[in-house]
Amino acid sequence: MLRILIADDHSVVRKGLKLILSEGFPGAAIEEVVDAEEMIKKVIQSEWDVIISDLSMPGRSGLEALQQIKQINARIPVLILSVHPEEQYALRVLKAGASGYLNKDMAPEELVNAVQRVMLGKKYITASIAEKLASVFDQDSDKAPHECLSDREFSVLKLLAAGKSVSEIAESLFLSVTTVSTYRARIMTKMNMKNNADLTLYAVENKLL
Amino acid sequence: MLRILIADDHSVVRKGLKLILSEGFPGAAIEEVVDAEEMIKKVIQSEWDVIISDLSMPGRSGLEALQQIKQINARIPVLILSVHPEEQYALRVLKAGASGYLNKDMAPEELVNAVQRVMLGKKYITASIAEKLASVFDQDSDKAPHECLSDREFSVLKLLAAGKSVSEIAESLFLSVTTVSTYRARIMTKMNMKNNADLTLYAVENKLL
DNA sequence: CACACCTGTAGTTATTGTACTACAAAAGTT
DNA sequence: AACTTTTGTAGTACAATAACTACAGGTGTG
Repeated sequence: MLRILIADDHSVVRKGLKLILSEGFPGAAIEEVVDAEEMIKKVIQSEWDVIISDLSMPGRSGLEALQQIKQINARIPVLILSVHPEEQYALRVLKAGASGYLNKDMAPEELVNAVQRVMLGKKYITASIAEKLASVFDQDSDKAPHECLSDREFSVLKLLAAGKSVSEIAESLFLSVTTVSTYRARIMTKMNMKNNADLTLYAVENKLL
Repeated sequence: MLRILIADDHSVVRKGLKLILSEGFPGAAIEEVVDAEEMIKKVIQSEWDVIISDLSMPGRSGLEALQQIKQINARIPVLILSVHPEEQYALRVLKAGASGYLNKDMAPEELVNAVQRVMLGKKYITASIAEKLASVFDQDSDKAPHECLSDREFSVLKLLAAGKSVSEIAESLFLSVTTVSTYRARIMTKMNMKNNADLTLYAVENKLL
């Protein structure tokens, strides 16, 4: 019999998932937990065919929890659910050992589909993530994103993240505005980011500020 | 017969709500819509006893939609649902005419309870919101910088902090670029900040993202 | 009631930033 | 040594944004 574990701190989401899954997999044993702690406990206690977990939960983050689960039993497929658009997290999550990454606004059938796939030991990957993945190969991705920046690029990164404008940076580094702009463009491609806010967020997370 | 309208762009959430409500109100007619546009349409087309709406939906925001609904029929009670902790939004939402504000991680019974209350024409207010409300009378001295922003300014703040460009914001809110730029300027003066990175930092610290 | 201030909206103009391109020097590879 | 990639640098042309200004409708207050 199919055993599915749902982890999400929002009861509404849990109910919704349960409904969708019980329709897609009649007779499955579905259990819910509300945080990462409990999820880990359940994983230790019993066997599961698939785990569906929110990314952002109170306490330990879903990412950490995922890594722990993989240490306990690397064979359990874990589907990560998130409210965030795929771009930022998908790669990180997959690298941490998830079998798939789904946005919460997917269609119900897509969830059922994803669960079926990952239970076969396959990965569930959307088109937009696949694209991201492809780009991983042509870059050195096993080090922190900012470590593949050149010195100049790195210093520009910090200044941009701190809110300096391109022209302010140009002035303080005695460079042409366009040069700084070029560094910025290279930073963006290398780090796979779109705008300065991404850089700021990144800098905060990685304590570069 | 009880007629309930659910508006949320996440299908999982809709399913969850529907399940909870149909258990709490057997025999109720529950309909779902996925965005503000449709919600407005439904409100014009037919009569509802209560509307449960997400705050953040694609296109028009839940707040605007709420105001429109109130214009069409001020007597329909609207319960606003959000993933954000109450503090940030509750006041704003209540001022815009909502009958209650619920976080998505509430207990199912709480939802049923809230629906019952608002259908009686009462407001549904949690303890923590009540506290906020009370403190409004006290003094407006210790309010967070962002609380003196207008609704429009606030939504622009969030988008800017999330890295959206002025023109993207203009497009998504159906405003002129210059208008958004004006809001940005006002945000900067009101909050005493210099650039978008400051906003991002602020948003991260205050968990607005 | 009048007058001030806040909010939502936008145009014009001046400033700033971006894309694309380029190229030489350094570093790394075969 | 020859070749490829990365790095540091910048110009030109075009795109986006900020500053300043304006104004109508709403809210508040003496």
